[in-house]
Amino acid sequence: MDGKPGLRERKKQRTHAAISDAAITLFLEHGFNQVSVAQVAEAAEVSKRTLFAYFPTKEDLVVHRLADHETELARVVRARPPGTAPLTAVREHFLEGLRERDPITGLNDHPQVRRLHRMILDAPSLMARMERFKTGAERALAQALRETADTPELTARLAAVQIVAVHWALAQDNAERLAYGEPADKRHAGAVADAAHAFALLENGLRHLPPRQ
Amino acid sequence: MDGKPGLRERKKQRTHAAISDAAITLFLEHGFNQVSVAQVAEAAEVSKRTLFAYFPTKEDLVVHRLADHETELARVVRARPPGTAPLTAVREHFLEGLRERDPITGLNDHPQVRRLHRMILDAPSLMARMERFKTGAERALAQALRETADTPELTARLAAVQIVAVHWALAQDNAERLAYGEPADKRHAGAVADAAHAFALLENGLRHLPPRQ
DNA sequence: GAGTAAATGTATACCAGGTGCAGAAATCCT
DNA sequence: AGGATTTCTGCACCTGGTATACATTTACTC
Repeated sequence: MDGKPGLRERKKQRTHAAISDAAITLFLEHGFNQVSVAQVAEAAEVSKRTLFAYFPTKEDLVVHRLADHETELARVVRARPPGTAPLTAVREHFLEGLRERDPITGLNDHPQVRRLHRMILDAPSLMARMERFKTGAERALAQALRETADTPELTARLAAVQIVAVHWALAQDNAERLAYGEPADKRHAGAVADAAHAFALLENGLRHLPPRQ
Repeated sequence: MDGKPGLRERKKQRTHAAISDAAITLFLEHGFNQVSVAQVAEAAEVSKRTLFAYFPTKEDLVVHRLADHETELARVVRARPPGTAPLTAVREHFLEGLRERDPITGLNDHPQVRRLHRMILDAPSLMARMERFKTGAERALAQALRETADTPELTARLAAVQIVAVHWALAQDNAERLAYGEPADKRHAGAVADAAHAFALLENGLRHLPPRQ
């Protein structure tokens, strides 16, 4: 079908990859804030202007790799088998991610991934970018809920923000622990237990939070 | 006790206020992105360097006014009367905020406030700053829950992110509706109903989300 | 009240991220 | 091969933010 992307298209893809690779390499080696976009452009043998034609901001040089995951929860909810509740689908998907050490769960300890996570955790501008990411995930998930669970607008939005917030909190907790040394295999059991607890809380609500005595 | 703040202190406060006022005035008139910090400094009759001594970033010129609210939910939870569940305290506080048209609920339609909200909603960098704000609110609330509800670390964090996310979603929804014209009095009933629904969802959990049929 | 230490403010120059523009170079199409 | 179109580049420029080195003001002490 796409056997002929055309030279122009192929070259664009190669340039895109070259810039991204140069950026990641330099950032991992010297730190995100220590490397300027001019240096990245030079390393990728491209002008600064061209770099910004491919990546709108410096942060995107890092975050574009996660772009697919922005709609991941929405896709999971849409693809759930008949009879399955949205939350069940999300929970199972997350547990599977933990098993497979999917980086999105924070439970991948390959050195590259660990350094990448540490880099993001340490750079405020990258964390800010991740928040925008969360916002996109909320919107996509809300729409999926509306369309596949016959849920009113407000309920869908509220459920979406809760699910995304919890999902992110779990992943971030894992990533933080692994970023500074804890091995994934050692963390796995705890991560599963935490996820089970978190999704139970999400399902059953906060009404059991202890009152002031 | 503090009858003598000292000349230096008073002058600092006046400078702080002068810069903030100049900034808000210019931003509301011409838009956040259309006004440079240099212009703000000039209007406040202060050097650029001094401006940055008072406000670390351009965004802080706007957002510093909300700084107190960052720990508001935490304070509400701490101050709840004995026998009250944390969520109840937060809900009652929010409903009271709606009644009083507290800008933090998004339900204040004074022209100044409305334009301010619209400005924030429209400027991505300001929204990003608000997200950081949310993160701070989450941390503070989690700590309050841990300390006053004898809640384990993880539960406190998860409850906090859910509560803050829902609280923010409600406020933002109100602000968006008012920003472009809907009067607060007209929106009030709907806002109350939405809040009731949202807190019920938070209390009872998402387990009733419809499965795929 | 004069003099001095500490705190604040200023001017200037600078850096980095990001954009606008005019023209060169590569690609595509016939 | 050659013109139309897209992409890349170099350059100048703007803005947010910081470093340095110096001037000014306030507070404190005698």
